[in-house]
Amino acid sequence: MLVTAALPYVNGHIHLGHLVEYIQADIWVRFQRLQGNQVAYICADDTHGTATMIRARQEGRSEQQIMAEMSEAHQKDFADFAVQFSHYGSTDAPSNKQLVGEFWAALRQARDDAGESIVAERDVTQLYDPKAGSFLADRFVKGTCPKCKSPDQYGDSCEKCAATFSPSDLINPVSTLSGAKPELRSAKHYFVRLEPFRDFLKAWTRSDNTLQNEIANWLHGAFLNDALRDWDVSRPAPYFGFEIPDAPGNFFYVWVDAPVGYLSSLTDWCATTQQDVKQWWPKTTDKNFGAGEIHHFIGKDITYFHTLFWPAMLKTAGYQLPTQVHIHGFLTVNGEKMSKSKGTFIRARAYLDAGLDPAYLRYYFASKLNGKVEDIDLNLAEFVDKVNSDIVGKVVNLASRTAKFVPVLASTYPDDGGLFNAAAAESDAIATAYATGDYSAAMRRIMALADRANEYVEARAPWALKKDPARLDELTAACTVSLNLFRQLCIYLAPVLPDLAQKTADLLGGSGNTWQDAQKPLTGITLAPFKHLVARLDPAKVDAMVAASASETPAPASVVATAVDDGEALSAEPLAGTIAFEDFSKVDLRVARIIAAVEIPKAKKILQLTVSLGGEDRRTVFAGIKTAYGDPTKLVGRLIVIVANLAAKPMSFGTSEGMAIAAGPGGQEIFLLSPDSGAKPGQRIH
RNA sequence: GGCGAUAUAGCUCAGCGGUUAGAGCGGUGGCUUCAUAAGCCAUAGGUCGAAGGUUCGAUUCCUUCUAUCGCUACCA
Repeated sequence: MLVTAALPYVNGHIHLGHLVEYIQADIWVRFQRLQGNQVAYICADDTHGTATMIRARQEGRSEQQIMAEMSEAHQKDFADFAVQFSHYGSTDAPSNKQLVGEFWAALRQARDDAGESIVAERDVTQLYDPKAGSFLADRFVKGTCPKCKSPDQYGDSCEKCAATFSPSDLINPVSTLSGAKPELRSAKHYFVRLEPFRDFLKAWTRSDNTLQNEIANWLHGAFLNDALRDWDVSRPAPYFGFEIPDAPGNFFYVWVDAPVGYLSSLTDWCATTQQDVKQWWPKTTDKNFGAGEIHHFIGKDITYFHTLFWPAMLKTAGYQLPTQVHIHGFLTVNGEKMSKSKGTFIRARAYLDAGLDPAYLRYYFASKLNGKVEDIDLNLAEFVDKVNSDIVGKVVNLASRTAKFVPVLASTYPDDGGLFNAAAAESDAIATAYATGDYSAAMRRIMALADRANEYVEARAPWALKKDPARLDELTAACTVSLNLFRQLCIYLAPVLPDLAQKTADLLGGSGNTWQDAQKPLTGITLAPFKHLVARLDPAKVDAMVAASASETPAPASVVATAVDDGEALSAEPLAGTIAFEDFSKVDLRVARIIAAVEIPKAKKILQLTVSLGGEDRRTVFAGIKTAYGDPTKLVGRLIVIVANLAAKPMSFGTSEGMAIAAGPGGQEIFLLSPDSGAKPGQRIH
């Protein structure tokens, strides 16, 4: 059984969002192995594409250096989260180049029912950056919207008026790579015609369990209903990737060689371990075709590649198709998209550096994942509560509260009122939950067992038995039962918490390495000295992690993208007449700190601010900024600039004792002025 | 604008065409003190987003609406 996780892109570090997938797949792999299945867990770095090329240029070093550095960082992050790949390769590997060539040759030879070639050639006109010497994807061009004249819009559509257009329609287009003015150039591209595969894909996407229903429905509604468009698989030079063998100067688009990376990484692993790759991923002509299973774990954003293009490629080249594609949603933090400024864009390394145990995150994700394509939320407060309550308070506590009472387990398993057998009987239900990806159901069942075990300990009160030497047998029995119940839980949790399972095996001297071990209690075992198994989660560490993530200075996104200023704002509001300095000096502008910001229910645009000018000087200011600052609590604490000597103005909500200074036309676009850090409330602006 | 999804107790989520809708956490009140301030018992708290429809009966199925989240905008 072969399992892959999506290939992380070489350009960025692993963050908690990535880990949802790698941990999810790792849990599944570990579960399958506990069940006795042989599993290869394969991953690799996705290396090619324009982004890598540009980064290498900007940093003045080779793509190879970047790839080496990032691969090492990625692998270390994964290893530290107990994500254990059989092999971690690279899409830039020679084996991948060879395989991509093989796939390409197959596509070149393939013919549809009408005898037409699957590969088509067409000229594509694109904007070209003469300074950077590169064709520009739509997102690398910015300019003014031809319809509504909004500045700073991307080359494909306008975020303001929602018009869609071609990058060449932009007014004053600018390359975000170099700032140069792009020109139109035409180049030949190669396309894979997908329409001939449509009937095949319609059937395959509906075949049993291959895809979650919601995904299959969506594909059928969104894509497979109409003729499939041709897929542009080539990019003209310069491009970082593999050159197309029979078309010099043209390179394979990154999404051609990325999925092939699954196969090439597997191939490399088989080479180093002296296995036959066909055992894992056979072709139709191999004897064991269809004998093993192939599972891809991916995020919903790359569904098309794995459910349309990739199956078409595999079919054409004669490889076994994926048994199942497991598609998951995205991670939000505290209910919102991960945000760098809020510190919720958390890198895997930042989590570890804060001193947090990977087991916490593995358990939390497991308790949330349910096999659907829904997004899952990492609520940091809940994270702390859940981990401490479930793992430490319920599960590990069972061992903590009984392991020190007895040196040796009873030689025969005592009567426990059927508890152990009841928990053993849960085995299948829990296994089914794991197998179907519904880890949250598995966790719920396991925690319910932990509750019952704690009730048992409470009822037997071993701490009371301990005081009476005559009741030693009872004490031993009670501890034997509770430690066995604990061990069962650890076996059930082993896919999620491999480290705890190992420590428990050490403590109890048992094997505990297969799922079946949960069916049979341990007896007569001499206990190893008890050590804490999992540390309590300290919320301060979570706070530290968020603070550290927030203070990370984001890398400058692009050289000139945001520096393209036009004259729209100025012409919309022409300059006022010239004033004398005396006139200006009448206006007393002061730095003020917002100490409270309150919504006024009746007001659509007004927020009530209480600002401090330092000392005791507090003022109430009504500011028309609600449309842009919807969450007033976020304003509290920040410094702004106010007109401090403006005559008080009575309003229907109260009297405004100053005016907050802000720029922008209104609506969403209101920008409060802030002094640079170091300014103090009360200071005058000169 | 298009597409997908979600909307059930304060929070995170189960559940299901049919007797009084559940769990964990949190709250409250007890108990316990073995344990990493852990555990046990009890208890409060929901007109299952809104409006229609199907049905003997809907939180559960259908339609519409609203809100939220995510993706996407014609090289997916």
